[in-house]
Amino acid sequence: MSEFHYNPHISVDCVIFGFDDEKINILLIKRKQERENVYALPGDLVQKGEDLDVAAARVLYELTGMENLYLEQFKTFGSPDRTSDPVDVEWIKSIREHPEARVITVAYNSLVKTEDFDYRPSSFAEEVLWHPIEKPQKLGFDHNEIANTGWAMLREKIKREPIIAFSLLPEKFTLRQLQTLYEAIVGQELDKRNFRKRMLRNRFLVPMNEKETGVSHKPAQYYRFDDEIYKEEFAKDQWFLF
Amino acid sequence: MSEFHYNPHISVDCVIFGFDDEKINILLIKRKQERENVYALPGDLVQKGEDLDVAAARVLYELTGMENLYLEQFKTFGSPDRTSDPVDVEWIKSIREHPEARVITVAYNSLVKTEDFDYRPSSFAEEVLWHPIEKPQKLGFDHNEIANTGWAMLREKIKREPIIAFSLLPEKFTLRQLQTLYEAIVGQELDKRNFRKRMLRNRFLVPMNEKETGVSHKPAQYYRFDDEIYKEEFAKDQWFLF
DNA sequence: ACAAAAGTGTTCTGAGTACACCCATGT
DNA sequence: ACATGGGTGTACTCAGAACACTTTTGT
Repeated sequence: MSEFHYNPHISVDCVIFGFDDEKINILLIKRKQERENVYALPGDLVQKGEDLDVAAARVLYELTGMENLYLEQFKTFGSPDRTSDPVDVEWIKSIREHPEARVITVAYNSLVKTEDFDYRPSSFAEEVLWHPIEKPQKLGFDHNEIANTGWAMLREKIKREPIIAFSLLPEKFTLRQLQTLYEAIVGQELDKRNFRKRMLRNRFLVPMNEKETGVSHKPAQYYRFDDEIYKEEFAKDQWFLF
Repeated sequence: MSEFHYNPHISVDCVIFGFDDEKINILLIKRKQERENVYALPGDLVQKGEDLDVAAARVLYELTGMENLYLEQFKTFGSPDRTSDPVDVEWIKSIREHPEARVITVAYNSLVKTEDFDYRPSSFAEEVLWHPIEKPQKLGFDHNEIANTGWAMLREKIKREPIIAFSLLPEKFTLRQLQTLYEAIVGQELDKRNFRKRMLRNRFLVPMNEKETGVSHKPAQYYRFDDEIYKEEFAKDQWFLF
């Protein structure tokens, strides 16, 4: 575990939200530590010469095998004492050569399907798990603050860019699936008729020649998400300066 | 100019927009460099043990004497080659002990009145100036990217939090002044009647018992911004997790 | 009297919200 | 036949957008 290739001052942390067709979960790691179980966000030091975005993708790939997912940087946390809790110091000492170094961390978030992951416990994580966001969970370092901020940012963003939601659904999906997803994100129930009316205004939501089968009720229409039409519609508000 | 107290890997850059009662300008520094004039954003390395927000405030204070202004962190830039342009390398060598170090920079933005600043050229800036944002200007490093991102973020934000705008006006102001400000920010003219209708819905905008004097036309009503009422109205959408 | 900016109201359109019943299928 | 979730329409309210004339002051 040489740290020769690492920059000991800069890390990335990933706040990954996973939708399991019902609710939203957050990806956590459980640390290998004797005293007590400590949970934290997946993260690692950035390697020398490694771009920040690349580092975030690497951390996630190492832990879960997932590639090509859209990670958005949302904030950098650099309080000088953010890694000084005794429990955290013990942990850092066990894995790093420069435990005393001040580390600022660049935080990324993303929203994915839980089913696309396979867990890969690694050198720095005894266990990787999905934790439902409704259930409070104390995290190490300042990771509660980071997670909360990441969740707030993601929800703000999804209001403006609904496309994020569609990546969580299968190729073909019903409006009920879409609505369940939205309800999980906004945290409240929505009116069925109004939801459909609003969604079907979007031209990028196109009905397929196919319906549900094998259900003991009226089968639902399948829809697909049209990437091209979406891009046309949202290519508008772009701004440049200089 | 000892760098003993600096962390050579982390810097802050400030994208400060200034309103001069007519248009929006960006605060730039002109570097002391023989060959050509090079413009850049004000920024500096972070000191050891210094919080990021504090560092940004310090940079700005040293350059302009301005204190207590609201700086918002908006993005961190960490491309490994962001400081490798030859012109920039020459500049870095002239002021730093570790010119080869990779530096990631945490960018902050803010919006202020130009008149509240006094310029203070310092060790690392020959000149400090307000540059109108409509006029393109090439900047050093990746500062064009940073400035553009900062401007886009600020405009997004002001849609959601109009309070930012009011800090740019005097204690008492007319609706025409407010409208001019909004027009400068959104970059287009607005309809007078609609603008007034929308603004006057806001309870935090309260008319004073005072009018303009000495103008050769119908004198305008003065308004003031009520902080308390504003807080009440916007204390609503708060979200917590964990 | 005139110039110059302040101030004011109506109409139209489109989005959000509340709300209740019939339809197609499997068992 | 019945249980289950899919699918549909109307009425109300509120916000945004377009648009032209009168009022108050200084000169």
